[in-house]
Amino acid sequence: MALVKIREILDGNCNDKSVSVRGWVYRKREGKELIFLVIRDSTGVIQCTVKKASEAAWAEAQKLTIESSLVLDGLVKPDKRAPGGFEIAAEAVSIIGLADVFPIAKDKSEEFIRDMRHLWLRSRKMNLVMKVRGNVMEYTREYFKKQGYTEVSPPMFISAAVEGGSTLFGLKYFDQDLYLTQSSQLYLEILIYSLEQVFCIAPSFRAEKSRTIRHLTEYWHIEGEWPFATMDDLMKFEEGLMEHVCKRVAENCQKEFAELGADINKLAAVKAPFPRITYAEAIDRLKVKNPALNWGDDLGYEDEKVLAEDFGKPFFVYDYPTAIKAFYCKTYSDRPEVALSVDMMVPRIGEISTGGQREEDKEMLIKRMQAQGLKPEDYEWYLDLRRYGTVPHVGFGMGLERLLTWMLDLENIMDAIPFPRTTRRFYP
RNA sequence: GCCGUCGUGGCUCAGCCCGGUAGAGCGGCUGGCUGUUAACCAGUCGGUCAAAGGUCCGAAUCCUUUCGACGGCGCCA
Repeated sequence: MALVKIREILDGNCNDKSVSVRGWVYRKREGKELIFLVIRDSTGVIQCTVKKASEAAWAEAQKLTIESSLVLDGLVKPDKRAPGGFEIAAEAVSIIGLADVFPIAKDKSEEFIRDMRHLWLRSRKMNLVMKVRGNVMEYTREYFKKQGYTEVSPPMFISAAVEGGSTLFGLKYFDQDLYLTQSSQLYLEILIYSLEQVFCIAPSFRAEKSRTIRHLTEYWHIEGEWPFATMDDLMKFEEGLMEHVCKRVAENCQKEFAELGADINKLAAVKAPFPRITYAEAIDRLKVKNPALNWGDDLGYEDEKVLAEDFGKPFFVYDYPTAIKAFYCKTYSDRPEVALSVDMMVPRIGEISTGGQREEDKEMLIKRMQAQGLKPEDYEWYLDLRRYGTVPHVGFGMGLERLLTWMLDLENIMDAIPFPRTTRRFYP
């Protein structure tokens, strides 16, 4: 009796064989002479039949409730009547853990399944989304590593703000006040002086009271940083990363996309180079519909959406006004009002990544800090990077959950992470 | 922070506009039946209508406040 994963049966590799599956009861339909059990494991679901004639198995199957765990032995046959096309005729059923009445049933609201997240993660939908998520993380690492980047581990506890400071979560660290990081960028900047090309996939925390389908207070941030590079290198890297991840997902996640009803062709169509427009061009385009918009205004979500619908695929907007960008953004020497920064946008979600060239000149950096009301003395270690062998360098950060929300066309970013944290939700 | 929508058995909802003894489906339980596809049929259990206050002879329904959830803006990835 071979122990198999349900996927092996569904792939047609177990026909006319006696197998053993371990899993949980997904559905149960009970009759006088026949019980249908649909069993799930991490790899899929399979229908099993229990006949009254096999008395021991019948007695056990009668006791089973939805989500009870069990081991089931039986003979695999292809069967057109079974969902999935294969079926196990059960010979033995052994209950491992008999479940109480499962609270999640056919009728459920978003609110309810979010309160029941610890149980809802067993659903087909969450199972499939989490598999795609795992693959996207893997393919991201694959691309960085192929390009010679070293994965590094930045800290989550930090002692000073990375950008403004208003959106940082503060916390008590013994007797001191610390913060949770909102980006690992500054720490990656430290590491490039040792490792040159570095990246991380790490949590970032934002205390923004945003109430939208694309915001989390804790999200996973794909960040890269490297020296001796230009804006063109940066955009080429980012579009290369997107193309690689989309291609690999399109190759290996077909079953997941099909069952989720997501359009995998959208990913196959992601090819570098991506369209690039400057911020000034974006303003010109948007002015047609929104005459109130002027150079210097930040692009709102609605504006990004209008642009994104025009392109219908990922694209870049670059050369933003310095005034709306962070202190570390490098500016053009002949146009200090313009920063060497770039955002990647996708339809429906808007920004999924932000990056740019960092200011490598110490005096320029101090001026930018002062202009934004930041105290240079709070950033001594950051200024040291410009004192000891400064180099031109670039970097970017991409929101993993925003990427997934776009890829899978999820209704809400909360479904792109197993345990979403938002302004109002942090349970379980 | 501002704005909007919602809150009725375990779950999903109707009832609210126009006040007059709280309804259905699912789930549970009991029984029946069926190669079923989140089956079907019959019966049954189950609700201080989010909370507090007000108006009224009478409030799930009208008014006020609070709480919670969701979404939009701003901000961001």
